[in-house]
Amino acid sequence: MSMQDTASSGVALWRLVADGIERGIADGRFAAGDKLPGEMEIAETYRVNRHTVRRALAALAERGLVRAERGSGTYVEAQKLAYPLRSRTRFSEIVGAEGREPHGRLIEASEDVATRELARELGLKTGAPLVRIEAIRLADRTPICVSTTWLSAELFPGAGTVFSATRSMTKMLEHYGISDYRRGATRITAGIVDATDAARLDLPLGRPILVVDATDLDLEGKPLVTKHSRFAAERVEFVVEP
Amino acid sequence: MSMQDTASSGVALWRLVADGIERGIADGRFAAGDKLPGEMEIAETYRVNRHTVRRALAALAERGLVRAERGSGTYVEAQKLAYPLRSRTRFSEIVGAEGREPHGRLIEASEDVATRELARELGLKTGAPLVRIEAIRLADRTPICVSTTWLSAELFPGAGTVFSATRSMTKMLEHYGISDYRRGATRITAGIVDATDAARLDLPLGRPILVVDATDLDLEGKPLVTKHSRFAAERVEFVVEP
DNA sequence: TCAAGTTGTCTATGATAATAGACAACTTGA
DNA sequence: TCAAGTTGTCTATTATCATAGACAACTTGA
Repeated sequence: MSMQDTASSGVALWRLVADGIERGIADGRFAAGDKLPGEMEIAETYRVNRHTVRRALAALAERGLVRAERGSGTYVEAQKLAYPLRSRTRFSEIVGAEGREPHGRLIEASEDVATRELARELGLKTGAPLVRIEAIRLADRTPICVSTTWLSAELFPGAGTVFSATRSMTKMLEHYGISDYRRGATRITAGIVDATDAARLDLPLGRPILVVDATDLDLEGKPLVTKHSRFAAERVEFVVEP
Repeated sequence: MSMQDTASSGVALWRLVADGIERGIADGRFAAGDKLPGEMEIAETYRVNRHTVRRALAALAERGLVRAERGSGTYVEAQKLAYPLRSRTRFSEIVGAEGREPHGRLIEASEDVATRELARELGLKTGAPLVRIEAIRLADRTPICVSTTWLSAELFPGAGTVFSATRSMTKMLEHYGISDYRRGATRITAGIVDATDAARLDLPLGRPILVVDATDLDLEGKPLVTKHSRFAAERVEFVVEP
């Protein structure tokens, strides 16, 4: 196969191969730790020169999805983060439980006013002052999700600054005297990543994302924060437990 | 901008430009008949050489999405097919009503056995022999949808051959003495086109599709065929009428 | 009629993509 | 130990991608 044979699609052959392998990793045909087929074998299945396969594997290795071992083979590095959806879910605990290092980082914090929908979720009046926090969460160095969090600016003054310092939603709430909270209504849908989130999640454009809208409640059931999160679908797996 | 500047994404610059323009057409920023910006202007907005823009426009023109007029400009050709969802819908009639030429083509016909779900839809027993027809439908030369159709192999022996000859689901059913039928349960969802359908629909990978599951019934309400159709979302617009 | 703006076509150059072959360096299992 | 199989690294060739400049052919509106 040559570049002409792709009907001049404008997509490089090595990219097609890389996407194919990545899809295989994403949908589980190649699991974490698995050995990929040899470069020659991949070249044959895609009807491509071995060097083209090497280009594809190099691109995947650069992103940390695979790791090549000379003389042995190329192995899958990536593994999906199992994300249980319990009443009490803490990102740091979930990530830590898998032996990975959780990180949080503030992207942006700003003042906002409640739309009717946000007000209803938070039990506030439409137009009430809110703090909007745009944050990203990572496991080791892999971005897992970006989320937009809204909370009352009157109940949590300067929340953006506090979150920026603590890098944790849980610790930020502790700062305001909230020792514990639990998950309220949660809606899960899917979609395609937009350009902004793609850059933040280090995802190619067009990849599927899991969209989660959730509101966290205090122990009395009063809404604390409402979140709109976008997870890289290929890096996380929601687990619903009874 | 040069190829290196795209961070070696493996996607040609002209393809990015073409996809951008096509998206503009798909989401209505450029309507049918509209004049696109001049090649120089497009080149500036994408920060690309004019020749690269010409390559993109040539690719779009080849697919019939735009038409270049020397000395005047480049105009949008494509228009979305309005697809009314009535009880009695015939692809050929819908396309013909818009002054376009309907076509049907058999991709593949094979024997299959009914899964529990298919059997329920068709009112058959699980494991009953089925004919599976993979077909594509076009308006003029533009692919609109691909659909997988299942029907009883006992009630419609050799259905694949008949469909291949008539190129029409309606005429195929007429061959078995069924003069009329109507649409039964219809479920519409959305998704991302897979590689196989993308090639068949002449769609770039990652584009959204409308997924329609429907069962056609005879006049007594007995199931005849059940279909799983994938429409190119950017070329068709379902219209629900009261 | 004419100037401005449009698309069409040509030549040219450098960088990248894809192929091909050969061999080195290394791992694994017999 | 050794053979087979793996990844790593060279050189080399051809086609495509992207840029650049110039000019022709054509349309439009003043």
